[in-house]
Amino acid sequence: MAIPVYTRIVESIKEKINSGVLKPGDAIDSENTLCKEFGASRMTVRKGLAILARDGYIYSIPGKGNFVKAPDLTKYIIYYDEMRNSINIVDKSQLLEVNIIMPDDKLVDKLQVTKRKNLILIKRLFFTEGNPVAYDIKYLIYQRGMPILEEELQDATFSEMLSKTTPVFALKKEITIYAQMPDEEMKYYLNIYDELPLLVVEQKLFDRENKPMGLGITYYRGDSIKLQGTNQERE
Amino acid sequence: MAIPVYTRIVESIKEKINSGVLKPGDAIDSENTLCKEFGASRMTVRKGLAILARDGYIYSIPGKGNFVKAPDLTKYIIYYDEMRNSINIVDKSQLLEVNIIMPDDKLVDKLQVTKRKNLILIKRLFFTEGNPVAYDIKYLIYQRGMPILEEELQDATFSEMLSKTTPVFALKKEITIYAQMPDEEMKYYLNIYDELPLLVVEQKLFDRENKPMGLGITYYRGDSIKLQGTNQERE
DNA sequence: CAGTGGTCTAGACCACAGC
DNA sequence: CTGTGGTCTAGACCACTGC
Repeated sequence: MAIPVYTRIVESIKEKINSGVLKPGDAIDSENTLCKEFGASRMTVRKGLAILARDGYIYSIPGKGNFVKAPDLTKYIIYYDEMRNSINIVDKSQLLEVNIIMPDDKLVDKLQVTKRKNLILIKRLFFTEGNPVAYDIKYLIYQRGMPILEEELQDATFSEMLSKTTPVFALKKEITIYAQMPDEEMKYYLNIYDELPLLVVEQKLFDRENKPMGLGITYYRGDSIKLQGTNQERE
Repeated sequence: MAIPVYTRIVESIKEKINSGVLKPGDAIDSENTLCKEFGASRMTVRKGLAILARDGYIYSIPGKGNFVKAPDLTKYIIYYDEMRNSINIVDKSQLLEVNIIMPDDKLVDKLQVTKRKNLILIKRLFFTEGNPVAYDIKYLIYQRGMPILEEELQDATFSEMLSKTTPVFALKKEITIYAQMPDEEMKYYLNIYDELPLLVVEQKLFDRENKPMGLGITYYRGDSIKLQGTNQERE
């Protein structure tokens, strides 16, 4: 039983799809037919089909059958962390400012809070081998138990700051990526003397009720970051 | 049977994880215990656990048990297509050049081909409401059946160009995102007169044997693109 | 109506953990 | 050795589809 029956079923159907014998929209053999083909029980056949469905190869219509799915050619998975990207690792982090502020109009809009709600502002500078590579700003909506100690904040990623107070599973996260020219403050902090753009990555985190918990904006020197992704899961 | 038993099992365990009763590393009740708790058969319990595993909530160690998994806080899913992004949709595309070329050193390296292999070069300009928003270059390793008709190339996305000759499921894709200043050619094509950076998106596609099939580089005006992603699947 | 997929059961044997 | 998860069976009933 080195190779389970359902794996053989999965491989057999995957091969038909990858080689083009079965095209998107085509029907798969019915479950009963597959039972006979592979000499397996229906539950075993269904386990194989469940795996194919999970991997995006097929979908089923009750009462009709299982069909080959057109893959989503636009889907990519990227693993992003402020401190690590494919050409750079942050090895030092400097806390520039920690403060309690009132949100301006832009923040009121982005974080869906009232103007009177207090926010924690955290400004940091990231370094690699002694050179500044990114300027990082976080706005956190204050909650009890939130870390406000400098030692805790200095080297934490956005998720780490918030996972202290919220069960991590409850988080919904959004990321936005764009390019921008640095203003004078950025140029100063990031040692930019000539024409060099910034790659900006915004992260927004939400709680279980889908209310924003915080906003993080990281401004990278254009020559210090490349984000990478693939259509495949890691591992 | 409006709500299947396995769904109740899934919701029950999810709730324990999201509320913090169960933390990463904690053991779940054993399958036999869950059978008794929910008055269900083992196959039904296992179906629930399979769903939790698929969604990244738990993992299992044979002979030991099922355990709560620490979620991957760095994982994001982005849906990218040269023609569409969250602030812009390309409504017109102009073919600048289609040619057969020999790869230079950079392309030999990126596409892992020999210097003597012919490549198809496609240069296009993307427009939104009459204004140029992106400059797009594709390098395809020639294969029989590949589209070389202008009508076919003008409005096709990278995946569409290649899916004509390769079963789409076989594709592995990589994406790389970075910021860059425009050179004179880019400034000319994209109507850039002042300091405006480019957001560059490179796509590389691979065949079933993991050999590169093509490289696409899209240079967007910095004010015409934002890429967005979340930690959640679409739909 | 017959055929399809969706749910579910009550068993079984196996390999592996840990005592 | 007992308990765990991993695989598998041979049935069952249901809701839905299409003729």
